[in-house]
Amino acid sequence: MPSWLITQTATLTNRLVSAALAEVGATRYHYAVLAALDEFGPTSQAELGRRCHIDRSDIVATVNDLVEGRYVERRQDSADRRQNLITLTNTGQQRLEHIASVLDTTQAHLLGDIPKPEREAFVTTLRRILDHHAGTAQ
Amino acid sequence: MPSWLITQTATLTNRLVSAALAEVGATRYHYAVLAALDEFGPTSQAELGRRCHIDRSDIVATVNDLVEGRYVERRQDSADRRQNLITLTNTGQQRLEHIASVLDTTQAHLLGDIPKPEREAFVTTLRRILDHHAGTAQ
DNA sequence: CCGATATCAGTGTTACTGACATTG
DNA sequence: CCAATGTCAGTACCACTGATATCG
Repeated sequence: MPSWLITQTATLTNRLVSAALAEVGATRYHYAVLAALDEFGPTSQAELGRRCHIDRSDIVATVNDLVEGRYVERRQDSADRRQNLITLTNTGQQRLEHIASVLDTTQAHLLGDIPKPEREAFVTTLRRILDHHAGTAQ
Repeated sequence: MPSWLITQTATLTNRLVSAALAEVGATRYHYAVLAALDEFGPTSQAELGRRCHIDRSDIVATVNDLVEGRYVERRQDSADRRQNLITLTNTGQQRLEHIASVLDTTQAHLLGDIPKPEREAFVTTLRRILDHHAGTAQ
C-alpha cells in the first residue's frame, strides 16, 4: 500500500531530520522559511505560507522565533499595511547555510546506498505528485 | 532537498488519507492493525506494534477502539499469560475490505497520472529506504 | 533478578480550525 | 460589503516517554 509506505518513510525521515535540526536548535519550519526568503527575497507572511505549504498561523510563530534569533526582520509593508515584509538578515543567511549543511549530512544518511539514478527518479516522482496536486492543495 | 519533498508528499498523503478514513470513522492505525491481523493471523499486541511500526502504548488505544467496534477480539494467551492474542472477527474482515477499497480510491487520486513503471520504481525505492533503516528504526 | 508484555498518564510536534481586528 | 492579512486560542492526530504491574 503506497500511502502506508510514504507515511512510514516520512516518519523515518522526520525522525532523522528533526533530531539533526534539534541539535542546532532549529525546526523544519525554520529551515523552510529561511530557504524561501533566500530564494525569493523579502516576502509577506501569507506568501511565505503559500510557498512553503505552511499555515498562516504557524508562520506567525515561526517568524517570531526567527526574529528573536535576529535571523529575519519583520516590518510593515508601507504599500499594503495589512502585510508584514519579512527579510533575511546576514546572520540569517549564515544560519541557513549551517542548517543546509546539517541537512545534507542527514540526507546522505537517509538515502544511504541508493544509487544516484534511482535517487533522481525518486525525487522526480515526488515532485510530480506534488505538482499534480499543487492546485488542490494549499 | 529530498527530505523536504518527502515530508511535503507525506503531508499531502496524510491529508487525503485521513480525510478519506475519517469519512468511514477510521484512522491509519486502525487500518494498519486490521491489515496486519489479516496478513499474519492472531497476534500479540507487542508483535502488532513491531510489524506496524506503532508504539505499544498506541496499540493499546487502537485495539480498544477496534474491540469496541467488534472488529477484533482480545483475549489472554493461555500459553503466555503476559500476552493478549488479538484476532480478527468476520465483521473486522469486512471492515478491512471496506477501508481498503476507500484507500484504493484515494491512492489512485494521489498518484494520478503517474505511469505504472514509474509508480513501481517509486514504491521499490520507498521500500529500500525503509529496509535499509529497519535495523536502526523500530 | 532480568526481560518482555500490557496499560496508563502525559508530552511535544505538526497541521489545522475558528475567531477576531485591521486594511484594501 | 467583501476579501486578504496577521494574530491568537484551541483541536486532532501521530509519535513518543516514563512509570507501573504482571508474568516467564
